Amino acid sequence: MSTSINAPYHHGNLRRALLEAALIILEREGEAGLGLRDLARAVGVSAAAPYRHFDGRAALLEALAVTGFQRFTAAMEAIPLANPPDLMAAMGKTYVLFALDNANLFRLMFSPQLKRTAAPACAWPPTRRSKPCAISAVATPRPAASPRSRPWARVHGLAVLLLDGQIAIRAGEDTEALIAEIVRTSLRLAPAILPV
Amino acid sequence: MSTSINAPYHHGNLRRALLEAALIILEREGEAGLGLRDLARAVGVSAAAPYRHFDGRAALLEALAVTGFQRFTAAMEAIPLANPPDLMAAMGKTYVLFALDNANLFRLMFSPQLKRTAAPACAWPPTRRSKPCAISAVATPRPAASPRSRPWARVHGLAVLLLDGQIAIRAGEDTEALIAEIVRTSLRLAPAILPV
DNA sequence: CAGATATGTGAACATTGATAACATGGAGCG
DNA sequence: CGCTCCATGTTATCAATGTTCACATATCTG
Repeated sequence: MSTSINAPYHHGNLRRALLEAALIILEREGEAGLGLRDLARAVGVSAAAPYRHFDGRAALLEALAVTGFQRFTAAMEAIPLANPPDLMAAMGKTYVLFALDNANLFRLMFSPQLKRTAAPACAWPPTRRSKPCAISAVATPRPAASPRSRPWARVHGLAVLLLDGQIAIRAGEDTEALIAEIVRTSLRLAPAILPV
Repeated sequence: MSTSINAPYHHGNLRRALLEAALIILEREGEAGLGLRDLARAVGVSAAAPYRHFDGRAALLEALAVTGFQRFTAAMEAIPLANPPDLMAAMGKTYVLFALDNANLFRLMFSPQLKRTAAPACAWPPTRRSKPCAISAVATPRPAASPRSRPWARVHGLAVLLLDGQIAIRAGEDTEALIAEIVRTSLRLAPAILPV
């Protein structure tokens, strides 16, 4: 367990601690409620300390977004392989659940206020890189024109609709099953998935 | 032209002036770049003046959102009546174009940071109230379950996808025609529109 | 062990949202 | 007309925030 929690440095691995605390605050208070001083206070460190690890608030937010994309990718990679239709459904479900479980982070990941200097770290759209049949790009060319890109666009739209409350989930409902069904319905309307 | 620009009050109709200036700043600088002091300065008034008209920054943002919904509704009402399929397509196109033309305002309208005390003023989903055959609610019950609500959910998702850059529009392209086509394609997949 | 470098601290500064006390000008009434 | 009252706007002020700078301390390298 001596992987990363230990203190290789002076006060501990601050950068990681900051990011973790920031993720919690972000999810609880929203992006506007994430202040650098609060953050420093939460980690038990001086107000100027974060500046040793991030160029400023904007850079901190960008690092958070990168973290988000990493976790997002990890969640995708964790999906067991399957034949394309099932895989697609599973990825869609994972996509939407990730958005719901990390609402503010997800919003941040696609926020226009990001300068995206670390663009390559923000890997989108999702892929299963181990699978040559994986679904590929959507954002780069003009995705609307590419039939095999539409499913992701649709799933993303679905996620945002849920986040925006345009598709409400009644309390006490089986969220996961409901999501799965919505995704399935949504994808059924999509054109067939083309192997790359 | 003496409709509303004139000065019925002391310094002029400040509330309206503030809202108009705020809309411009919001579109140019984004929500984060909209400061009360900048705003006051832009209108040529003291920094404390806006507080006579809005309870604070949050209230100002909420008022902006309400304004957005009003303009949105107005845009919808301006659509000439037609038979349901054509009407639907026209409303979808208007919906998406509104989102693109007022990107930051649109984002604000659906932002989770709004307390929505003025909920009734935030009229969504869009309706053509003069038409009994109009399309009705989506958000209130559980829209995913209601077949006739899905088109709006889909159009909203489309708008957000465009805003988030997941569906890119190449520069110098006929935006309007492209949007119309995307909306048409998207709606064609939707279940038939049911008259209310 | 010594110096260089990375990391954290404390004190500052400008700016912001917000509030309170004061000023002003028009509306309404005698 | 003249007076008061109230909505509106101003100035002064405060606490909090992002940011920077000079300084301190721990870690690493030679």
